[in-house]
Amino acid sequence: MDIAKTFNATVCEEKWYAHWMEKGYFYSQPDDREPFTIVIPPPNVTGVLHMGHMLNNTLQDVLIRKARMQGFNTCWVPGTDHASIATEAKVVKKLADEGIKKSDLTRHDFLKHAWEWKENHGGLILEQLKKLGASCDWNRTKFTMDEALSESVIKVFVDLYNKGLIYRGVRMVNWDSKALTAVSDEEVIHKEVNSKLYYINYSIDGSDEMLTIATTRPETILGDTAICVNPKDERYSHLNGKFALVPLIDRKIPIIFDEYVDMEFGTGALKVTPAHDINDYQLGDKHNLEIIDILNDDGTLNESAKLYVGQDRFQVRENIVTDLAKNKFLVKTEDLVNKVGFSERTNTVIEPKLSMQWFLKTDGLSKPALEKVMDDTIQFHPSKFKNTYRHWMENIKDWCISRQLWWGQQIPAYFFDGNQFVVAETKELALKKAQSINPNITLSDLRQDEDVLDTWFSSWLWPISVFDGIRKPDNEEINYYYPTNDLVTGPDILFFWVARMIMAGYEYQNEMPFKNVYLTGIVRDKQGRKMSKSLGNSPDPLELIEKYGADGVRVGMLLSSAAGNDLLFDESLCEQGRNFSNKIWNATRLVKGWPVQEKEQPAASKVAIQWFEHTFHKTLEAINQSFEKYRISEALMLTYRLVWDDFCSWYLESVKPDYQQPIDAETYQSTLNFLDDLLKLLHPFMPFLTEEVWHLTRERKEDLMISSWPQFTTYNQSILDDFEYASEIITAIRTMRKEKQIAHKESLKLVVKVNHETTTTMDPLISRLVNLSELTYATQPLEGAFSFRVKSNEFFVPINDHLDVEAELEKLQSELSYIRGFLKSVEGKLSNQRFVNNAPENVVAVERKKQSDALSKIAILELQIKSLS
RNA sequence: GGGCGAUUAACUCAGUUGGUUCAGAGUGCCUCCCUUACAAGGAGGAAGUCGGGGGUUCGAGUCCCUCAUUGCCCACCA
Repeated sequence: MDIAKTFNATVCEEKWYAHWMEKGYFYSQPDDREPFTIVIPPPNVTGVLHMGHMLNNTLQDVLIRKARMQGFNTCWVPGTDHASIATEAKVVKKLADEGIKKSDLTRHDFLKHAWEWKENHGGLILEQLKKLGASCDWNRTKFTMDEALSESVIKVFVDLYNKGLIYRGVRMVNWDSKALTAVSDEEVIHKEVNSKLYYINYSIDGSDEMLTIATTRPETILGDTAICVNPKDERYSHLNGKFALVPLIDRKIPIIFDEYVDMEFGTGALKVTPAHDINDYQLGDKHNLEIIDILNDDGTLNESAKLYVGQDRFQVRENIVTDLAKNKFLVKTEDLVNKVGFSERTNTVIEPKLSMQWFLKTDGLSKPALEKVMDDTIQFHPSKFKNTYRHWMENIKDWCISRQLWWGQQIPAYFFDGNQFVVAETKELALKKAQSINPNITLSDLRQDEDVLDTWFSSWLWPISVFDGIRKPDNEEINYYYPTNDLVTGPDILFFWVARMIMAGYEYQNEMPFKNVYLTGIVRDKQGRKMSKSLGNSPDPLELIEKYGADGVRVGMLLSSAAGNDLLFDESLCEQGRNFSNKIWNATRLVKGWPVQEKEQPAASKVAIQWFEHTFHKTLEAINQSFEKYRISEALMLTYRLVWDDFCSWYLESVKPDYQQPIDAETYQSTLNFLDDLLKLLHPFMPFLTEEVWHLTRERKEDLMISSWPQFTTYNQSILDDFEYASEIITAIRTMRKEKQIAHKESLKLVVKVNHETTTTMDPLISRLVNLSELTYATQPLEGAFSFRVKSNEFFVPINDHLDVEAELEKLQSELSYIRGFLKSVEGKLSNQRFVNNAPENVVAVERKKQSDALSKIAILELQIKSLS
């Protein structure tokens, strides 16, 4: 059979994915096996696959494929998130491009457009995941706004409201004036920016005196309702009971005293704008100040501002500074670096704004959620994130869950008689409740709250709601699959999502949502910059897959991404992955190409087989341990070296028959068996290639994907040591051949003088690999030969005219001086009484052994030098 | 401002309870080789005061202190 020289990934990817789908390997339903469940972090329904998803989902697929091979009933639930702000923004933009303004549409019509958009563009990302090889149970694909999931969200809202954990109130919230909605604290990103600090004069009412304040937001002076100074500040004590006038509008505001004010900052005088600053709000609350809200929802100024009405806040900032300067109110400006909050979604500057919102009390919910992570009931990998998590959970604030959007689950609160409201799962139920308050209420009197719920208020239920465990808390599926096993996600959504899922898990299933949380790093470019659309530094994952194959990309992503460490992505990593694919492919070609014959098994093959058997199990043990510790890239690297170095470079080279010669049947079978086991270890990382090769090497009834993970059996370390010894000898001879320019074809003789006990089972292997015609043992050194030493044994290769006596001497001298130096340091330790007395016996014994070894080695070298010179 | 990490070869990173095997891996680099699976390859090689400085200890990448650099999270200083 002719097999292509390089591995063609594309063809085989399509073939096998279709095959696996057809066979239904991805599907899961409860049975008597132990379950292994992963729920996908649902990507934004309108999103496209980026490198972060690639890493994340590769990891999940590795975990799920390995678990499947271990005999678990694996269930990887895929799905998408409705991502209310992001999706609504996209729909608004699309409509705008078509000349339609959102404000001209009814809620109903807008949602029609949104759903249409979702149907057309949604879920593309899931198709892309298939290219990666993700073995999700596609029959279970969920969307956070599916009827069942939305009902779950509403049910939870009503329940929490009834428990008194949800309340409605006017609070200072983070206002996104572009998305026109409140956002939660977690959705505000504080960034350092270069700003200006403006010093502005306020005149004191009834005097010529001026009071100078400093502010970074001069436009808000129009909403000022006080000036505040520190009561200890003697500069201002005479102003007690006085009033100041707001510049330009001459509004009279009190001068108040509060220790909150830092006397050192600016002028020590603070303007107070309770409507637009959280601190000022608290000050206002304390001192009973008037609240003047000067901002419209879209960030323009409203009538209350008196001036600049209708202009944008940043435009007003410029204008007011000009006008203040013109009227001599502006004293000076200073450059200042300060932190400003930006919206995570729209990147617009967040305005603190008073508004009526819905909140969830979180302090009670957070208690078990914190405990179970701290006591490792839920394990974080890496565990360092426990600290971050604890810090957040201990300082958790109430969660603002309402959003002034249309796309999402509408809050099930129904108003009547003005501000009276009831909370119920349906309008009909709400009516009953309302009628118990006012019997005259009819259905048409009820107005549902306009707001929708924060997206995370649906995703926090995800591990439960995908199994319908909210609506039916005791159903077969939730009982079987929950708690899930692993969650793989980025640390950036530790609070948004992970923490809240844990809270919901204990509240609604009385059980953790997952046992392990694997926190991936953030994928950055080679310069360490976060990959982003605006920087254009993110490669297109699908193009990468086309170029390097899905397996190549998977390996590339995993090779250098220890959990929790950021991954500096470089395409060369994928190249390495592709090269590895090709290496395996060619090893297969080699094995497949051998003619097989019943004949005697060469001695070299016999020992090679024995050695590989043992080295395989030693590595398997290490791989299993790495998986248990979620050191996935370590497991991959161990596999990589087992396949490339041990199997290809050593094993195959050892058993490879001479050119066009047949291989004996016994060795051939062993080789195929080894290859089978290696393919199994590789499968979670490289599913496509391995399935292809699996079917190429033998006739199979069973697919690799559903085969069993190799069983670990014990190994004999002394065989591995023996090989180690042999490999040193082989390397020494190879190096010599190279130095002396002796071709591999030219066979050599090797004479061994044993000074140190060793086993010699590897002799046939040595002879085979370095082409020896003779390997003999002697009691005396062979004079006039090239020599080297391994483990104090002496090796001699007669190479006649190739031998350079001077070079030999020099080599021996340098070995000698090295070993003398080594001996000196060992003896230094041993002559230290405190070392001998305090160190454990075995450590001392090791040093003594080093000493005696060094001494005998020195004796050998001295003898040889003498004989040469 | 508070908290948590990181600093080991040119690059990306391992290094678990302080002690054979501890100074490692992969990549890159250098030399030689298109040898009959694979040049997407083979054989060999060089490469590090383990961020600086103290300390504990018979013994320190490993534990403690301190400084420097750097990253992340949280926080209401205008």
